[in-house]
Amino acid sequence: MINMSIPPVKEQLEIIERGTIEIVPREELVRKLENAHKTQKPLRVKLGCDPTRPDLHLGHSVILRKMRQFQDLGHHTILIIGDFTAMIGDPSGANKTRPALTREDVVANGRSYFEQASKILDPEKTEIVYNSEWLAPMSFEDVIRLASHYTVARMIERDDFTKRYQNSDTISLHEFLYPLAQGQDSVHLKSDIELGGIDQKFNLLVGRHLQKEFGQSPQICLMMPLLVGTDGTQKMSKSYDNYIGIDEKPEDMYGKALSIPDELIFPYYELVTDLDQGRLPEIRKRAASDPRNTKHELAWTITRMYHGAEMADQARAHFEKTVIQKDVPDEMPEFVFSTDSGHGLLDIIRETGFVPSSSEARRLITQGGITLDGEKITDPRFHFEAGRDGEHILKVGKRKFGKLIFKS
RNA sequence: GGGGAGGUACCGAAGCGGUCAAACGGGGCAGACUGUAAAUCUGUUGGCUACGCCUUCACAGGUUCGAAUCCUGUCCUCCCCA
Repeated sequence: MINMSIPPVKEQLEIIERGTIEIVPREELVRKLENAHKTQKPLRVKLGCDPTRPDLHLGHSVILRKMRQFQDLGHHTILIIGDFTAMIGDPSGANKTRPALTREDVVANGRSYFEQASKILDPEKTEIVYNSEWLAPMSFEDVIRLASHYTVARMIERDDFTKRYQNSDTISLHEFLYPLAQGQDSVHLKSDIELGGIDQKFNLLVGRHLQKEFGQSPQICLMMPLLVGTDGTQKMSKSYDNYIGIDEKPEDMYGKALSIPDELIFPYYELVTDLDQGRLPEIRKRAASDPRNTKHELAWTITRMYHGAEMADQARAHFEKTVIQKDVPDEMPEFVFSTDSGHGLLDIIRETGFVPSSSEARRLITQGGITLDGEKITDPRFHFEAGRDGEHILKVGKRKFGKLIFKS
């Protein structure tokens, strides 16, 4: 809003290239940006999203933030909800056949995705489209035509196809249609730039290829690195349980951010925070010389971006208290029990929902993972007698707390 | 269309008539330790009304005192040939 005009190339590139891993081809991007500045005609920037997984985490934020930067530079951004592809299943990686989503699910997920993405994107400047709009009406003939523009040899060049093929894993024929469908999106939208993770490179290139086939100016493929998850080894993903969700509670966000290995401090600053570009070199140095404080600041910054400064302060205080001082947090969920009858500790733990089964609760007790008012309970048969009112602090594992309230 | 191999817990992978709730590795969880929810070490890892009981080894039947292990059928996957 402050600056509606598209700035000169140099200024644009500086922002666009922050954190990018690859731009194919860069010279063409420069040309497009130059032209956009000259004519003040915004470029069409496309990003596809998968509505089967509506929970966004910092990994997604890397690309969404890139999209946001294009918005701030005055370009036109299009978020594609991949509802059509979602209703059939998922193409890459996962070998699980996902249950076909219903129309309602997809629409609901798409909405939820946009809602979360709006924490990063400027919703006013985001055009939302559903790819079923143009993919669903395609006839079998249209699909055959489309498929004729690509070869099997090139298709199995795709990294995960190659690997799965070598591993003798199943590859369903229809999976070959996904890159084509995604490419068709680019053709339909006449995109100038498509954003994606580096794992999307193949698919983005297919879009570029198809646009050429259809006589369009081919899109620039701009790839971001995959954000490594909190485990420090694999890409951030819900299925590896190494993610930090953008909807997560401030305390969890803070704690999880703090658990990343030191080597990730800088990449996180670069890719997921809004820290001023100019300060990055300084951060890189500090991450090495003073990892502890730099990481705390990172955790604070991330929390602040999604919950505001006040909550970030609270999250920090919470962490200091519970993890460093091993104290009890100020706030915790409360569970009320009637004293009309006695209660076995096992049942109580299970009823808090902190563990999935009473076997698990029993295990925790046996292993010393259960604390009541600061004292370890190791007897699985421990129980609260009837008729005694009172409050107790229950600690389950490392960081789950609950206040047990007994009253008649 | 023909021939061969195979489907085991969260994942990978042993087991091939009882001693199997099922070796081993990874992951998860917990304990100790720590600037950290990292690293490391140790323990643990189907469920329950819990020293016993119940349900699991693709699915459905069958043989047997007894099956993940043998037989029959079904579904699915991979490899070779056409």
